[in-house]
Amino acid sequence: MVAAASNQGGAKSVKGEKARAKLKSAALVVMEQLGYHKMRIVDVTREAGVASGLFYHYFKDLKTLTLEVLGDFIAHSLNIEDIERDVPKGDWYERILAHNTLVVQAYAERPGIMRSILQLADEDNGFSELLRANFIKQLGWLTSVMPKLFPAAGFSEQQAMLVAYTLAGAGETVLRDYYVNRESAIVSGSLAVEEMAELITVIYYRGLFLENPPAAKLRYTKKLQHMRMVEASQERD
Amino acid sequence: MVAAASNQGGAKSVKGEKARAKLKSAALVVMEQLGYHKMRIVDVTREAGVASGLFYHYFKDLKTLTLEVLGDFIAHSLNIEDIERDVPKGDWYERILAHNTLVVQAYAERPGIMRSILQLADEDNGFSELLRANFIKQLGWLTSVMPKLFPAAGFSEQQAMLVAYTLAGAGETVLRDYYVNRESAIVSGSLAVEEMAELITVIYYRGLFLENPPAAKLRYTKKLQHMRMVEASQERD
DNA sequence: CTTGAAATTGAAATCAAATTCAATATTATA
DNA sequence: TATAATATTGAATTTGATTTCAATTTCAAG
Repeated sequence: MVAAASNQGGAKSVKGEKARAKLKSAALVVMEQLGYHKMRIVDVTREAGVASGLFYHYFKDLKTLTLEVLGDFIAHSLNIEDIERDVPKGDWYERILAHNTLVVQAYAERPGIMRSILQLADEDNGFSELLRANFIKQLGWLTSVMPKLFPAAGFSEQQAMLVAYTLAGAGETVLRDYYVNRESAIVSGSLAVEEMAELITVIYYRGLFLENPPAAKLRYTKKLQHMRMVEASQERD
Repeated sequence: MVAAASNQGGAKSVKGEKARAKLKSAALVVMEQLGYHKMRIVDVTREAGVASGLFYHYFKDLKTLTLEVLGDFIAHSLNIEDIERDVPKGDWYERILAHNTLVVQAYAERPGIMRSILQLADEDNGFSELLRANFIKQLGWLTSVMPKLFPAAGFSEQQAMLVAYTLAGAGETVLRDYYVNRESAIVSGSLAVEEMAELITVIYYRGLFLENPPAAKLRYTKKLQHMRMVEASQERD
């Protein structure tokens, strides 16, 4: 869904291609450190070890470069299709987990890039639409089966989408505050990627199916199985 | 938690106070339209109908002004305490709903301001911390009762916080994409504030208690009661 | 080795926005 | 009404970055 650019921009020789690529990976480094908003053209050229004027030989402006760099990143790091094929058909838990693992991994490994993605999405409409289209595509498997999965509910495609969107949003906030902002109230010792992914998946699964995932699947979050209203002492009405 | 500013900055007379206030409300108007990042000093002074130089009589820079304006907004529009007192003690559903209604209302009425809040939080650490502190405070009622609510789980305060954080994050994404980005895949006809709040609350409640909210409470989302694994035809393991 | 296309340099020009400030206007008070 | 404090103006300046470009270097092909 994102252009992987092989002979884009101004490069007209092997040397040129290399320089262009060097600028792109320099931008990735700078963005990880500073984020998209604080990044300047000189930061990129300095990191790449070239003169500032060279930038314009290969890119129109910072936004163009960023769009390409982050597009590549998303295509490589958030490509759900690589993972989908390994998931047994009908195993909802594993499927949701696979999706979440991918995202958690990206946040854990490149918090600055994930932050930059959010920054760019806020500022550029095309990129924002691309991201959401990606998100919606990932939700597609769920929204298309939901009407069949819960026939008694009588969901329209639209309604299913809204519910799936809400469920899938859980996680986003905690990921941002855990990995990007390192909020001390939640960053305890440290959580492995698998633990975080499992946590988010369990919450998602409970919201979707009103049931815990199969106990055998859980490695870190067995405690959550005890979260039930029955055990709470609330007065029913 | 946010300064409500009565005699801040340069104002030294009633006239001055008025001019200062005029700049602040002009900033709110501009931010609703353009967002924080695109806002310029001249935009604010033009909207306020004053010369650009006057800005510096009252504020150090745009960020200072914005911090104050958005701080006020949060204090007025997202002040959970006003609502908390009306909620019967022990009625979890109503309590969660009250929290969510507040946020949904803010997004529905001032999408541009909510967007600006996210922008400023990304850029200013102090503001980001303030927001998160607010969020955590709102989660406090839940995290403090969770260990007692689910004694079998044996949650530490820290673990409870992580779970609550994840649950509470559901909603954020859908709200942003519904009200700020108006994503066509989810913006159908139009959803009333109460409907959106109820949807988010139901998902939250299900994730937390593994049970639907009392049916009598639900006005728009009865369909969701039929989302259950039992009705799905999955092979168990 | 020569040649021309492409790459590279970095200083100078440009640009958009922030910031200053001397001049002027307003207002409350004596 | 005079005065002093405060508010207000907007043109001039400063700032911090982007953008251009003439000169130079590199390198592959002949």
